[in-house]
Amino acid sequence: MKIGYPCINRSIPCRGNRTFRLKSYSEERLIETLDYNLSCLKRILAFNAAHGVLFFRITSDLVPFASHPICTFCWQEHFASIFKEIGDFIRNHDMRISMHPDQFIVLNSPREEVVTRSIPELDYHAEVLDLMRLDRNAKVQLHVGGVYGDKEGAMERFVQRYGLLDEPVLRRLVIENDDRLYTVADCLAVHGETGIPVLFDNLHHFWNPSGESVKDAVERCGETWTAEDGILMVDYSSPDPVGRPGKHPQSIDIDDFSAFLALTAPFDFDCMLEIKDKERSALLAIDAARNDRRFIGQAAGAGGGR
DNA sequence: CAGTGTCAAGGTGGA
DNA sequence: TCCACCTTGACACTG
Repeated sequence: MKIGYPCINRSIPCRGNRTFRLKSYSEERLIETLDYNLSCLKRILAFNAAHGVLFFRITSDLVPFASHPICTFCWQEHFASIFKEIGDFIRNHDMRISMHPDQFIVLNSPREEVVTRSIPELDYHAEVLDLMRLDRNAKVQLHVGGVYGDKEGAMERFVQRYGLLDEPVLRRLVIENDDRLYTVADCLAVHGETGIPVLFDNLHHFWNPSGESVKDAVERCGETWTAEDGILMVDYSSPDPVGRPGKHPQSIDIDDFSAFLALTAPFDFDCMLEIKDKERSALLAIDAARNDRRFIGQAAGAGGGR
């Protein structure tokens, strides 16, 4: 098991997701920003290596406007060696990487223009991971999409559009159960039609259940991942004791996390903590998991204490 | 320089 | 049909 956190490290005085307004777009601005974001990503990964954090989600904002028509600059070529260097670092430390396009990326929308915008954005995500030369266990996670008053039809549309995606995206795309519309059971059905792996989100499963116990859900989602895909990825979040249901908590509830590990103990998976204080909770969780799980990846590793 | 309105992009559900 | 909400920060304009 590898444990990680998404996108931002609050212990480091930089952000890998700096952006700017479309109105102020210029090639110079893009180069400057991407240069900054990549150097920050390097710092975050170095922090992770030093602290035994072996799972990380790279922000979708790494390359501002990457899939927007305004962006004609070949950043792929310009920054190729830096991407490769980062990829080498990731592989040398046996890290796992994910990315998560945001809510605007919808494959099953009935609006054609939404789909034609979404596909280049998926291409961009796959491209980042390809430029790093990561193998296909580095994933791009997506929700199934909207329902539009006809879930069955909407799922069929997802299946159909999935079949039209280019190979670099197909190698990496996985679907995740969401908190309102598509349950684990729905995602497994889509898997049945497409073979796409299903990423399990525990909190979404809590708010939008389909009958499986957590243990069964983890097992069944885990079975959708092939050896090449790597082991199951899980998004874990504790219920927020203060905020509204579904909101991400400020910090991890270690008792809840330990209970989750106990429930799912027979299965190995990599665990992304969707919690506001990011790396801080990840470090706490890694400590807890070392006690609870003998096979945790970090135990062998890259030296938190050395 | 502080305060604040707004930001490429979608979908849902309530009024 | 319109608007708040999701979730969040931070860009960049205003005074």
